[in-house]
This record gives sequence, C-alpha cells and structure tokens, in this order.
Amino acid sequence: MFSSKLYIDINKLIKWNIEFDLKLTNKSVKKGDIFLKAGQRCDHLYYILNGFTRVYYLDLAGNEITHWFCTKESIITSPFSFLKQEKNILFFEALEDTELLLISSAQLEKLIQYLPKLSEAFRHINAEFAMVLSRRIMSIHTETAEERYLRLIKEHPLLFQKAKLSHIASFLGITQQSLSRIRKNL
Amino acid sequence: MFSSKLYIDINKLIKWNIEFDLKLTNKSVKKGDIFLKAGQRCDHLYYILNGFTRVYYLDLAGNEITHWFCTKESIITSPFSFLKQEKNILFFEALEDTELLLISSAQLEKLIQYLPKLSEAFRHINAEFAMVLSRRIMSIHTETAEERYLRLIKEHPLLFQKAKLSHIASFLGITQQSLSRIRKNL
DNA sequence: TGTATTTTTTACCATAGGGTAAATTTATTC
DNA sequence: GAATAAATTTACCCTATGGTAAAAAATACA
Repeated sequence: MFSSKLYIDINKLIKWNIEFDLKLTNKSVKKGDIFLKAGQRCDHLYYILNGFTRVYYLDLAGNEITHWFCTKESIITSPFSFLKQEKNILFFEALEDTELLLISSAQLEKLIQYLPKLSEAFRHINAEFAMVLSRRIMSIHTETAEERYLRLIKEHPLLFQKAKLSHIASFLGITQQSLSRIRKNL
Repeated sequence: MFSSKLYIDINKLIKWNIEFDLKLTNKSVKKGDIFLKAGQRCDHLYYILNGFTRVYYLDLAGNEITHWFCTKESIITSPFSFLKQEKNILFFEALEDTELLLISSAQLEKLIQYLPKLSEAFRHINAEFAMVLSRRIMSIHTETAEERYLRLIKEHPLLFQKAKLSHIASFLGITQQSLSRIRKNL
C-alpha cells in the first residue's frame, strides 16, 4: 500500500521455496502483536502473505510515529538494519491477523543466484519505493494537513477501517487532536 | 549528497563506455543553466561527473520547491518519467558549471547485460535512496525546522556555499523568511 | 447488560511558521 | 565605482497546528 508491491506473486514464491529448497520461514501473528521491536536486529524481509501491518518508531518524547502501512503482497523490512547492519529503530505491528514469509539476506542471495532476473525485480521494487517516498515528501511540502488527509481517504479508503485515527494522524505528520479538528471542519 | 552515490567510479564508467561501445553522451552545462525542464521527457540517468545541481518543482502557486541537491558522482533522474513514462514535473538546474554523462534506459540495459553484477549495484543505489528519503520523512515528522536546519549545516556544510538560502529553505520545507528568522535567533 | 478501558473529540491557550511588503545587504553589470 | 538587480533580512499581523486536560463516544470485557 505505502511501500511498494512485490512484482512476484505468492504462488511463485512458494513454488521457488520448494524448488530451490530455500527453507523460507512462515510466521503467523495475531492482531495487536508487535512482531519486531526497536533494538532487535531486522535481518529479514517480511513478505506479507495476508493481513495488514503498521511500521512505527518512537520520537524523543516517546510518541509513536507511524512510518508506513503495509498490505498483503508487499514487503516490509528495516532498511537500516537489513542493508546496513545499523541498529533497528522500527516496530512492526500487526493491525489484523497476519501471515508472513520471512526471507533472510542469505536466502535472498540464493534466490537471486537461481533467478538472476529477480535482481531486476528487486531493483524496481526499490525504485518504486523511492518514488512513493519522494511523492510523500512533495505532498508534505505542498499540501496542507487537510489536503493530505483528503487525499489519503481518496487513495486508501480501506485504511480507515483498519488503522486507528491516532496511527493515521502521525502518518500524516500531525497530532490526533489536529486530525480530529480537521475532520470536524469538513 | 542527498540522493545516493553510485558505487561505480567515473573511470570504470568511462572504460565501459569505450569497451562496450555504449556511446554515452557527454553534456556540459554552465552555472545557472536549467538542463531539464518540467514537461520534457526525462529518459536518461544524469550521472554527475563534476559540479553541483539542484532538482526542483513548482507548487500550485508557482513557487520553486527544492526537492534535492546532487553532488558529483551521484545520479539524478526524474523517476516518474524515467521509469514510468509519466509526465516529468522536475527541473534540473546547475548551481555551478557541471559535467554530465547521460545514460539512456537502453544503454543501461546494455550495460547490465554485459555486467549483470551492476544490476545489484543499482538495486543498492535505489535502496539507499529510499533510505535517505525515509530518513528525511522521519526528520520532518520529529524535528522542528530549526533542528533540521542545524542538522543540514552539520551534515552538509558545503551546501551553504553553493546554494541560495531560498533553495535551502524550500528544501527544509519552510519559507525563506522563516529560515531567515531561524538564523537570526541562533 | 453494566463496567472498565480505549479511542476520539472538544476546549482552551501557546507558538511555530506563513503571507505581504518594505528595508537592507550583497552581487552583478556597464 | 555608480547603477541596477538579486538575495536576504526585518517587521507586521495571521493562521494552522501543538500541548494539556477533560469530556464524550466507542469498544471490549465480564
């Protein structure tokens, strides 16, 4: 949804898992579970088979800031930790029961060895993700909070059934109270 | 600087250009030149051999919003246009005399055909770029304009010799007047 | 069905940053 | 080096959003 979709469908991924003996790990988490915490190494890509998740971090005052939301068939990871071995500052939270497929960097390398074309696919995923983030910065720089809110409703109406308004407010870069006021004035 | 560095050095790129007969195009632009305009297709990667450039777009009121700055040995492009064939909304401006090496998507494909490993390099470039953008969104959501300004000075002191304060203000997401006020209060 | 808990809204005042316009400083040009 | 243009600062008032705290509504629970 807010990160980019993997161009690879679930069935192919499951097929490759068997075919190349990747031993990918499955993980089921319940609504409300926090399946990765800040401070824990994030050395996997989390491919969401099913469900809905939120990625957030804490600001200096300890407030949760929603960084992005992720729907099924997309990937979440903590890029800082996965790519750079830096300390992970992100929390991954399941907003509904969620099925995950974990891919370690070693497994990813192996997969790409067998299917070099996949490297291209991942290159595109990363490029798309950069585009999404780029657009978001543009939106912050040119739109008011109200305009961003209205666009979010328009582009992701389902989000409002799954996430709390406080999650959405921090995703939009405002407080819960401000979002409430904006909603009132519409 | 604000996009990500190419892991490939200039000399290698020039070597490959000859070796694989890529026919990469060179382009020299003068300080102040706008070498790509909104509305023009951006179907190249612009590798900056030397110089310093600014990428900006116009908001609805016609104000220039600096989207990022680019130093030598990094790549600029309009992802929307290069990857998606969407209409380009970005302007590329040389803030000093700049030497560019243009790489079309066909040339990129050819290069990757000869050197498949490069696909990995570009995958990493895109991932790094996404990380830079991610960090920037976090910074917008957790820091005041003053804090962002101080961090920019600390991380990119040279920028202040090359860019105008109005460029930097819109990059930080504030008006020139606000930046001026912030500078006064320090 | 009533109680506890969580989420959302409301109200108050405080403040960072915006908008307009003019003054000042700095850079450019003839 | 005076004249012009461009960049930056300053000053004014205004508005969107923040912070705190409490009320109201919704949800979960027992």
